[in-house]
Amino acid sequence: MRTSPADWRPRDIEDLEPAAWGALRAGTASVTAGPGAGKSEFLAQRASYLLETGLCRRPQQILAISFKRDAAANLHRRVRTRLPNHADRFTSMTFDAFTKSIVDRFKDLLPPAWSMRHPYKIGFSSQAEIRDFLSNLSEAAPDEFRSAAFGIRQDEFITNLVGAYALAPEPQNPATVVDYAVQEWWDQKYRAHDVPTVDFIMLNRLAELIIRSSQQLRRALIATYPFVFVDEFQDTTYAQYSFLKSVFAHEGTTITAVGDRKQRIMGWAGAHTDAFSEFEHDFDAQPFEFASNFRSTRQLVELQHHFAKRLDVNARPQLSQVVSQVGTSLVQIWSFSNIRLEAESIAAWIAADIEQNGRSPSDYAMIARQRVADLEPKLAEALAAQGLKLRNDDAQVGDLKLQDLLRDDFVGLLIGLVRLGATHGGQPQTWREVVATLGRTMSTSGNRRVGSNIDDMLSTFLSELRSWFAATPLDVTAGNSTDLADTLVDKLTTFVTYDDIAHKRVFADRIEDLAATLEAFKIRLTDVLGRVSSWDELAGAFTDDEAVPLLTIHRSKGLEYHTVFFIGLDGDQWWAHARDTVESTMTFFVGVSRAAERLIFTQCDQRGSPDPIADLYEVLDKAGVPYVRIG
DNA sequence: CTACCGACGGTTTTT
DNA sequence: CCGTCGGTAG
Repeated sequence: MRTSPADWRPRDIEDLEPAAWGALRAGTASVTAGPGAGKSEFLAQRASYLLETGLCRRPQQILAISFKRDAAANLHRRVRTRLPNHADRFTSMTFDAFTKSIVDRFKDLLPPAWSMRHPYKIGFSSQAEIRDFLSNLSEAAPDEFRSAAFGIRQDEFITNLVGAYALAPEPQNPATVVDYAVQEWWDQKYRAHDVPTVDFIMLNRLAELIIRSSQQLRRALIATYPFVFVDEFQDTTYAQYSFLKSVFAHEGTTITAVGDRKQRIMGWAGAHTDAFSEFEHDFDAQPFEFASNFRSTRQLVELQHHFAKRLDVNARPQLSQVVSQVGTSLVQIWSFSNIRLEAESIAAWIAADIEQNGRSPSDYAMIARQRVADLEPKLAEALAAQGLKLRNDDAQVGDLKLQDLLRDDFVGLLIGLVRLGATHGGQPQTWREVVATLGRTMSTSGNRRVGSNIDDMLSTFLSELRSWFAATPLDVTAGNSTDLADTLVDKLTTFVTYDDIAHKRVFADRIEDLAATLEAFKIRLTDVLGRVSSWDELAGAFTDDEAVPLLTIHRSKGLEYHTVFFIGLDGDQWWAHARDTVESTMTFFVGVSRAAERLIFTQCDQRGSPDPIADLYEVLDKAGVPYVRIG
């Protein structure tokens, strides 16, 4: 049942734009696609094309690499729902998860000089640690390297130098100051300890060394993954680019890199300055540029273009394919004297809009440059006064951010069970998801009852859970939410065979990572138990779907909302604007381009003045965005 | 002891 | 942009 490439048609969407057709059928390609151009959709369509036409033939697979777990999961979901029969041949992972899994599975292939006697620990080096390392290094350096050692920049050492460094299989004398510094780093962090401490950059370098050391493994990887996708390519780090080049730069692997240079907002974390140009050169990639915007209305696309031109003088205008639901888009700057008035105005506006247009709170978002926890209290209070809720996606829950906790598959399974146990029917979607996830845990856990009915086991457990809920009073005043959470978590983890899942790595996490997720689940559960008055409210309060999200612009990357409140158009939020105006403007551009229909900026005297970002105000003014002073 | 000045660090993320 | 810290003048 194979479709010939000429007959293949896109699924679920009308058509592709001409550039997308070109890139879909091309070999190694570099695809530039602005905000809302449908990057993930394009990758999902290309996956369908390759799998359905047999250009990617069983047992070959497609390897899709993203930067965030969320993006990887999202892409996987799109392909899984469209092509259930091919889903096992679409591997969607983050770059870090992929390189880490290579180290975890094949660490025995490390050359003897690098052999790992004990499992590593993951740890990040603080700026202070790197500063001390570099200053000690300069003092202890042999004469030939001493003066040059002083020239190594602290903020680039790990990302650019350690990151792009190909480890030598056998110890070698340093020929340059970079050799010397990087070797010293590995000696101190890795080889001097029984239990080495590594970060993701170091794991990446070890993975690259393993593959370079084993022709057999490299051949196996290349044979398994003839097609590789890389999403958000503009944020590829030096280490990741170097890995890609070392492992996949050759005949036989076709790479599709997708991204937008104007949205490079991870430079400070070591993103390559121009990964696209390097890629086009090193891999002889064919460039494509998408012209459509399927997210934002014409007015918003025009506004975005004003900023796009600041980032790239040759930027081509995008063509909005959106028919506005609200007539004319609303784009305004609201200026306030104090933060109470700001919060109340936003809350009142949202409440009135929901009332009039019947929209859901999740159609709105509040985004800010930084420290959203400081903004949360007043906004939450003002929304509460209107009967609405705010969800701070950036909030720390144990070792995780709330956004990551809520998107986690394991957490989805646990909370799904709670939802099914506490409500009586009417949750077919949750039932399906829980059964599907349980299926994954059981097929790999060696459970004898795989063949038997998962539905039966689930029903039995749920009726047990139901009686427990019925017999257990949810007494908020007793302050026993910790005990209740512990007991409930025990029940859930016994049923899903947590220990088994952890050891078999069903959710691709190491035991300690899964333990951190479970701990965060427990913390959130305890917190939420203190706020609900009946068991059937628990799951809803946990996921808080009916709330207006508050998040950083960095967390909002790749997401979209009907109406966006861009909070803090001022020097308080944007104090670093002058320090790196280009990257700061890119961050601004990412924020602006999240909105589909309406975009409201707010500034507030009590927080900060507009002066430090006068250049951004100037662009907004030139674009005709009205300035409204309130109070 | 206090008041003021200038230098300096802080933010954004990946499992 | 803000807050903190250390030094110095009064």
